[in-house]
Amino acid sequence: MIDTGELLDWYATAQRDLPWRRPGVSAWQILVSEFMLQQTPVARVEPIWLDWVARWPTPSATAAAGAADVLRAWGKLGYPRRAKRLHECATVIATEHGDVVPEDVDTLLSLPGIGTYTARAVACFAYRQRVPVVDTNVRRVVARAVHGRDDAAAASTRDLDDVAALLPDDDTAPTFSVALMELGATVCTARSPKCGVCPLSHCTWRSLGFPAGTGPARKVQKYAGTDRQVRGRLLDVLRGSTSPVSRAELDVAWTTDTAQRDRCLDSLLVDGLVEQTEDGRFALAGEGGEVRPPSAV
DNA sequence: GATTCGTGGGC
DNA sequence: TGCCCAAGAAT
Repeated sequence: MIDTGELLDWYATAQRDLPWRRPGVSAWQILVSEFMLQQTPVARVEPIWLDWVARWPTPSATAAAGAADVLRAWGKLGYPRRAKRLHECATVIATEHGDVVPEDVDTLLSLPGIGTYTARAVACFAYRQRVPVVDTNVRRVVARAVHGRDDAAAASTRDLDDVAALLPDDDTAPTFSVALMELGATVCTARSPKCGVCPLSHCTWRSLGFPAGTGPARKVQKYAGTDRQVRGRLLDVLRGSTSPVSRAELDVAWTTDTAQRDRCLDSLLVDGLVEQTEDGRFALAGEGGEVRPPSAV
């Protein structure tokens, strides 16, 4: 089981000083951090986030930027579709929500790139709402401390009910949630949990003698040789050039399987991450800036 | 529910 | 070294 007092006391002294947790950070900037943190470690997000919010502090500022500049600023954080969706999300908030990040979970869920986790994280961490927030850390901590299992089952809607039952009734609920995530990220980690320094004195998993799990929590995703790697190579070439790139320049980025290379380039076009110019060359989508009001002729 | 989508660090 | 994993979302 999880003792709220133990968890909150621990968090008060052990929390990391992450920039998006500091006072004065806006809801939009918290939302940006959540986009970047989707499947990406804190250490890699931190420098990108700092530059990003200094450059584009509001949804409208982000929306006014060119998509290509957004993709470049995203750099090698990975899953560049997140950058595109963040740009789209900024546009919707700027144009349809008065440049104010919605507070309502259901409204947040309707925005591009925002799913179950991110909608609740924004409602909870930016607007201090008492809603359950469930990420991979929370699922693992609950699996161990509450259910006595080494790893969480596949994500399901039941996780939300699980955590809802644990949430304190008062206004400490958001801190409880961030503390649960922090514990999973720094102590109750997937591979080498530091049970010796864990603040929870009633962990079911420990009381059962740390029963082993049944194997990898998730199916291992190969990377080398996959379409993701090829797409990454192609996009890396385009990020590095402010002018359109010829087909030949892209071809050298992946030579072992030309059919795969062609398929991946096509998928980048379909995803709207890459565009083809009239002369047949290629560039990041939205190159040259945009969202400039049409000039009167 | 199962897959796909980047990238890099730790062990 | 190779495998595992990292504040998920969309399809």
